[in-house]
Amino acid sequence: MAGKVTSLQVAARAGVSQSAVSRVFTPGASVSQKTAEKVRKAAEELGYRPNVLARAMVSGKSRIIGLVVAYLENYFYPEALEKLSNALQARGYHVLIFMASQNAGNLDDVMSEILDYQVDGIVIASVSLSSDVAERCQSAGVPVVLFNRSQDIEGITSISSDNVAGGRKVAEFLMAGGHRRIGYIAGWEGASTQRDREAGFTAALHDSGQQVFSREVGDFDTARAREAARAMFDKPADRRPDAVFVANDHMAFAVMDVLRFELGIAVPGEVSVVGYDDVPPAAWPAYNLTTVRQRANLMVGETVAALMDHIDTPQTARPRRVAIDGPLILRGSARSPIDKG
Amino acid sequence: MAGKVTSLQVAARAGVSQSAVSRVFTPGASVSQKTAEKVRKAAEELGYRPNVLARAMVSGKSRIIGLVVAYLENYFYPEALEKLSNALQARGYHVLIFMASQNAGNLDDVMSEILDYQVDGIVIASVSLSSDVAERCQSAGVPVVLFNRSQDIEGITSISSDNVAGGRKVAEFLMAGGHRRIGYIAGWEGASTQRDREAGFTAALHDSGQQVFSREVGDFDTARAREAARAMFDKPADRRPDAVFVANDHMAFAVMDVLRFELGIAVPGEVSVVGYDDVPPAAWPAYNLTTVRQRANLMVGETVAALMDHIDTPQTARPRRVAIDGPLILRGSARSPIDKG
DNA sequence: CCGTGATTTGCAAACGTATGCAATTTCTGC
DNA sequence: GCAGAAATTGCATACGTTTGCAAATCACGG
Repeated sequence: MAGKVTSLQVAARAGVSQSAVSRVFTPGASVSQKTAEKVRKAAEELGYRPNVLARAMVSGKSRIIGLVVAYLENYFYPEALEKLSNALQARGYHVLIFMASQNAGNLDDVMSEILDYQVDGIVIASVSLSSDVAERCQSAGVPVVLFNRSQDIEGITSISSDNVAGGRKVAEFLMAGGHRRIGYIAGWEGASTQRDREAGFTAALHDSGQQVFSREVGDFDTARAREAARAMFDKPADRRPDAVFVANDHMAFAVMDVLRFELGIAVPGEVSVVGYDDVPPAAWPAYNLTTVRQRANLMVGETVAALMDHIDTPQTARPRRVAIDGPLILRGSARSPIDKG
Repeated sequence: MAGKVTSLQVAARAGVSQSAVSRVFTPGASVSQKTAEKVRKAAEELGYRPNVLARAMVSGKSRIIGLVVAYLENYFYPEALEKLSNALQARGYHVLIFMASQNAGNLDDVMSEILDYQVDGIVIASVSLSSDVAERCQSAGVPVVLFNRSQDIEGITSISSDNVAGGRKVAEFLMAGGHRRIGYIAGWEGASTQRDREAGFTAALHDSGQQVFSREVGDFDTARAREAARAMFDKPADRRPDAVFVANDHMAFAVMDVLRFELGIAVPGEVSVVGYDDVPPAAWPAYNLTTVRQRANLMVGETVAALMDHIDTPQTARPRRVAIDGPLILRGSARSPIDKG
């Protein structure tokens, strides 16, 4: 009933020592049936629950995972966040959120704040990491997982989709559809997702003797993507692309809107558009966007598995670099090989 | 450099007592310039940062705010979450996320888990609260803010938009547009947002001698909203509504897609659609949805203000019930009064 | 009924910080 | 240079838990 019930009060009421109470609430500790029952009863009556923070202090494990995320405007992230939080919750962990803007200066402060909370692990979504920050976490013994970014830092686990393969698939699909002038609208150039998607895309084009017809940068931002679309498509039909790969869905929606509603260009009639992520709105009929699926479930699963591995058995855990393959989801925003003729 | 640097080590290196170190990192404590400098220098060299958890234990303030959220699929919530986290971060607090599914049984467990973390406050978004859970928080001395839900529980602060007024605005706008058969697609009926929006809407209709032409329930869910749209509109033109108010944007997109792409009904040519929330996709040209704006910035501002009030001055803080008015944003999904004729 | 080993229990020392109190130092005005 | 006030400092305790260790209890076969 009272504001703060401690194990000491429970112990007094149950007529046992405080240690006994602690052991009852510590799985795998040595307690007899009888005392366990007495303690549980007393705890129930007083409304006692162990103080996680006090437990964290002495055990060194806070059961908190820090999550750094740059922006939730790209709807891939809310989805991932929801799944991640649920998966961790099921294992008794919880997510402490830290917002970081793109610029890296901020990230240092944010990482310091995270470590202040004695988190058991850190997930960094959509943000790149300087190697000295990574090192600081290493030395603090806190495992770090890069989510949706890969990076060549010694000993850092990263989980992403196979962006190179995804980019290839898009190029092959568009070429198979008979497109001859294929454009690319890039994301923020500091991002590995952007880099890898483009690399796979252009490599596949080259393999078939083609090259990118035109390229603009949209920085993963709606407004910039619109400008990029105007710059790329506000020209006569024979001097603009007949297909465009946009580095993520979030920009692809903006590009489609510019094509259809500003420039009066039919999608997919005159221009095919392909995105990346397969966020929920991609399936909405108004866009019906052909796109490469990022398998959020699998990515989250790998992330959680990596974290648990490092937390539970730090001595044997090895850093992983996982790239999960995702299928190209054929919808209606791009002419497909069968309607090619 | 080492894994864990404590105030004791800093004290040793700076040649002062541990208390002195503590005071240097406690704003408003009594320390001389000289020792402050010595301590800061030593702390810098050792990479010392105070342990938030240890601090929380003795001070009783964890600087953690628990956030309960049901689902992030409605894009109003990611936006609110981002703003909330940023606002709290600026004040030295951080957000610990807890996912709760709709059913209330789960919520009890979740609330218990939250309290285990000794949070300084709790924000409950989009979930209703049983009064005994509320009472438990009260007795634990943890302030609770209901975000986007209002509820008549003694002493609980709630922040929402003025859903009744918003519902009225929609009705008045549609009637002014010359619509004669106005339908309503409801959200989940357990939600106060749903109840209030519908109440304002039907009240305004009644005031003008009209009533709801037809009503379906979409439960704030995409799939259900689609079914509702089919049930309401798959009929001859004179037996279906000429306008529909959908209880939130997330459902409104689904409804528009069914109308346009399944039933071949022009929006706004044959049917006007109005939503609620003004989430980002509402402004995307493909939907261009006329909708009532929820002013997320103001709502978050009030939420943070209420929390800080209760945390900093619990003795004078009074529970508030705030309803923030939001404008009807006129876009292209509904015929407006001027094109009435 | 006793001895032995296994199980259960309590004691006490941590974990890293904040803070009341008393002792010490520094400052102020004369 | 000195008394007194003000500021600073260190000591020691507390926060609520876990956990190693030793004491106590238990089960059980002889």
